[in-house]
Amino acid sequence: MVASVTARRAHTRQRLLDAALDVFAEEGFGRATVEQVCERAGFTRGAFYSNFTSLDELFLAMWEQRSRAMLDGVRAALAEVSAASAEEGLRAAVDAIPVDDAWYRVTAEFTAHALRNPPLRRVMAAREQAIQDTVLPALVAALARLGRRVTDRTGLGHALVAVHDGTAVQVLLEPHDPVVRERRRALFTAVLDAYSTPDTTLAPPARPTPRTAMPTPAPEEAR
Amino acid sequence: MVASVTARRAHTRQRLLDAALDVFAEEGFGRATVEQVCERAGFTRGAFYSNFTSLDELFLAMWEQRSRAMLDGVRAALAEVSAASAEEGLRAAVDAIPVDDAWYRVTAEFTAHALRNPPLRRVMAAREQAIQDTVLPALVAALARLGRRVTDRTGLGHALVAVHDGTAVQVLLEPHDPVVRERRRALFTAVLDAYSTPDTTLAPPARPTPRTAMPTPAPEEAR
DNA sequence: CGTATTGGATACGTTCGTGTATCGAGAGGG
DNA sequence: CCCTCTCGATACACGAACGTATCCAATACG
Repeated sequence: MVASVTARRAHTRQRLLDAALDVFAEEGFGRATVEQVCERAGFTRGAFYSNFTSLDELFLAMWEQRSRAMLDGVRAALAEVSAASAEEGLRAAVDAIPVDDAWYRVTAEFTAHALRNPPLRRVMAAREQAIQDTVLPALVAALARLGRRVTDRTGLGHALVAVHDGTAVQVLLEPHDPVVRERRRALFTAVLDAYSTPDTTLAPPARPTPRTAMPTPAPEEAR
Repeated sequence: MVASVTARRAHTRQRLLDAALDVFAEEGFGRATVEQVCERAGFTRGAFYSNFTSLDELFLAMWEQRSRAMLDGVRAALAEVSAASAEEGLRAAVDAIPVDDAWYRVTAEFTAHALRNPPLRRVMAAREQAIQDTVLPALVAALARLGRRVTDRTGLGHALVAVHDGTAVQVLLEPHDPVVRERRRALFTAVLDAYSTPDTTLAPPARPTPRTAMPTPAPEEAR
């Protein structure tokens, strides 16, 4: 038995899902076509209509799968942030959040699309919630290990999402400029500072005082 | 003379530009069609092809026009921020940045599109620069009137753009939830705090110390 | 070993948007 | 008052993408 028939089906389904990300990223949400996805996956439209009923359905399935995978990755990375050095730790935490070109495009356009489709808004809201529920605890724990206690959890959660989204564009628009990436990091740490306080009770010696954010335009390592 | 022939032309051109914003916002960047724009503007495709050569050209013209207008508005609003009260002043400054549904969708999709079109990246970069050049000075001046001196101008500029973009989505996804709007304001003031220091030399009595950002989850007026 | 079923390919007709080519009306100029 | 030119409308031909209906092959099953 080379491949169970149902197993084969699962494979083609997954290949279609993978192709979808590429095509949607390249062509844009509105211009992507069924044929392009099929061609990229190495199938014909017959295979597509046998597995999905519409492009929207395929897109949504792909988006949720990738979204889940990404959140899992971030959570796992945060779990490994250790208190070796607070600076280092924070940097690692920030870098744990991936800035992916294709994924950003897809998400941005999907968000815009969700704004006009009430049912899709629920999906977006659910993801917001998933972030709050899964990565925020990991982040709070990581910060605790670095000797900081967060004051406003939900505030911090939404702030970080906003900062990530906002700075991701800037990084992607200027992918080769390290200054932009450093600014992103600086903003992240500034926000983390603003929404947390040094925990004096059982803290490692790191970060004795609430720092005054960045010195001035500093391409070099902040602080 | 009812209308000079060239004046009439200018009018139809503008009507097409106006229609473009609505249609692109409603249908999405990739799905918007020439016919839809023309119908919305009350013309036929003949009028369109007489004024523009492609949808992309129309879109770009519209985007630059609206972009300019929006920046002018923000700059003007910031110029009117007075030191009556620092709190009030900051609130007014933040509220001066409009969160517009249609405009956000258009910009988000355009940004995603620009990421795959190098020539369009220049346009985005030019806008970034325009923001830095026109609204940042106004903001710095407004903050000075509130007794604060900014430490890292370009850092602040990019941080604010990122925060605006990131929080705008959240507000638009939950348009009727005042908590979300308040969180946006809180993040803005936190960032303004982080990137500026109280100017002790000639300051109005406002904001004696660098405030410690928000108290805790606070739906009510922060501070 | 033969038959039923399932997964994917092929073929087809239709709809929709595009761009160009042509036409008509009304304003500007002498 | 007539001629001309500009602007926008109308007509047309083409291509692209869609969704369905049908077909072929290979697997599951008795």
